Amino acid sequence: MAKSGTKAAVGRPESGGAQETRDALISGAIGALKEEGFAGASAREIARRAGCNQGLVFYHFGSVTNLLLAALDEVSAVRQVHYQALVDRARGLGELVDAAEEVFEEDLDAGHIAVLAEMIAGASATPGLAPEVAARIAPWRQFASDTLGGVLSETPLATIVEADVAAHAVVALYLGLEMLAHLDGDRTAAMALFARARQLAVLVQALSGSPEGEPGPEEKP
Amino acid sequence: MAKSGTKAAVGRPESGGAQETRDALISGAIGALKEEGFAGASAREIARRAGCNQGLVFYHFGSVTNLLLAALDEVSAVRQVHYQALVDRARGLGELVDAAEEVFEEDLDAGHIAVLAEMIAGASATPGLAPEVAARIAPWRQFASDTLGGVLSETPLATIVEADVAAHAVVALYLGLEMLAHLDGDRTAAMALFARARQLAVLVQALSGSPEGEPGPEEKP
DNA sequence: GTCTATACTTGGATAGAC
DNA sequence: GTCTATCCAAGTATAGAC
Repeated sequence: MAKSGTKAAVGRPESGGAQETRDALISGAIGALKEEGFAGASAREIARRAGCNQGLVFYHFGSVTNLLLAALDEVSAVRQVHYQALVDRARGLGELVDAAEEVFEEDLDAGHIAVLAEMIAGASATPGLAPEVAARIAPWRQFASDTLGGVLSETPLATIVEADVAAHAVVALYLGLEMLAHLDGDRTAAMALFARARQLAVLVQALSGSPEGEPGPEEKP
Repeated sequence: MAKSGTKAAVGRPESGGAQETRDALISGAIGALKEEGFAGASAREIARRAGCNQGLVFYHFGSVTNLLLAALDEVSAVRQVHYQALVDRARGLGELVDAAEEVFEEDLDAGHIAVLAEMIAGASATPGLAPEVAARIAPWRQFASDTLGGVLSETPLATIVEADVAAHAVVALYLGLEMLAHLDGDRTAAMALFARARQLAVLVQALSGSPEGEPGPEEKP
């Protein structure tokens, strides 16, 4: 894009490449947050990755901060759809851990959690950013709470751990695992943890008397 | 300090106020990382908090990055001592959770974990910083692993979860909890989690047949 | 050892040409 | 809608006065 032609390129409607530029900037912002961190996600760095001019950041988004928030929105939307599909397939705690492991690796590769972590860490630096980031994380926490609530109800754990408390822990753990994996460029420790979590999930399911994969009581066939 | 006097103040040895300036800069760096984040922890901001001139950052530490690493060293040293004392007092999993909760609140107030989180997040922005930060976190992971290893050996969990895997999870969780608490300026969710963790710890201890507070088998009286 | 002053660089943001 | 040019603020780092 960008320096493609003097006028609108062939095969492109008169709407212009505005939407494509916006998308490229958002992708650039995600890449910059992932690889350069919040401090390195400048308008110039993002525009360089998007292959366009630095001024377009401000034309399309008004400020760098707004662009970063748009990037967070994009990541949230993509993840929400992806997570829902995976969770819908999972039956029982064990399969849920499997789904979490699968999506965790994808998120790590795509830098999705890195975007989240950098935005949270960077929220301290920019006044007014913290509530904006918090509002965009709220749906994730809700999703985790709903999912865990459904699965925990099949196990004896439901009597001692509320779903929202467990969800908070899961989100925090997810964040922390990403940061550590990102820091030392090595995800084996996180993967070992998922392996053990799966064993524990199976153990809990055995204690609850419900064999893995069997639909729970609240399932409507 | 800083503009105290033209020469060495009374009661101070001929060493001058160099060490005090260094300490003030390190304290300023910790405060800046905690309240302004990595992106906001500039030489000027740190010097302002230390009450001295910006140039002293470079005189004493060579670069802002080096000062931030020194701040991380300071935090690590303080925590290590503090943690060890608390853990030495704790007997069994339940008391260990109590100690963790106690120290977590203190760390939150002092910004100790915030320093860690911001340095990890900021490591992406500065080339070569990541391994330095990782090296400084290694002792903490080792400490967590040793502590958990000692306590887990008294429970049936030891057969399915290795100490270093559990330690990795604990460090990650600790990090994530701090970031979320810092983000929305509210630690109640984290505190609720500690409350539940304590109940789970008691449950596990009951299953292991060792009543809480009783010295384990490996204890030498 | 500390402070002031300053060179240099980078980044946010805007104006105007195309 | 995009690009070039530019202004201004902030940051790193150094030199030299005190």
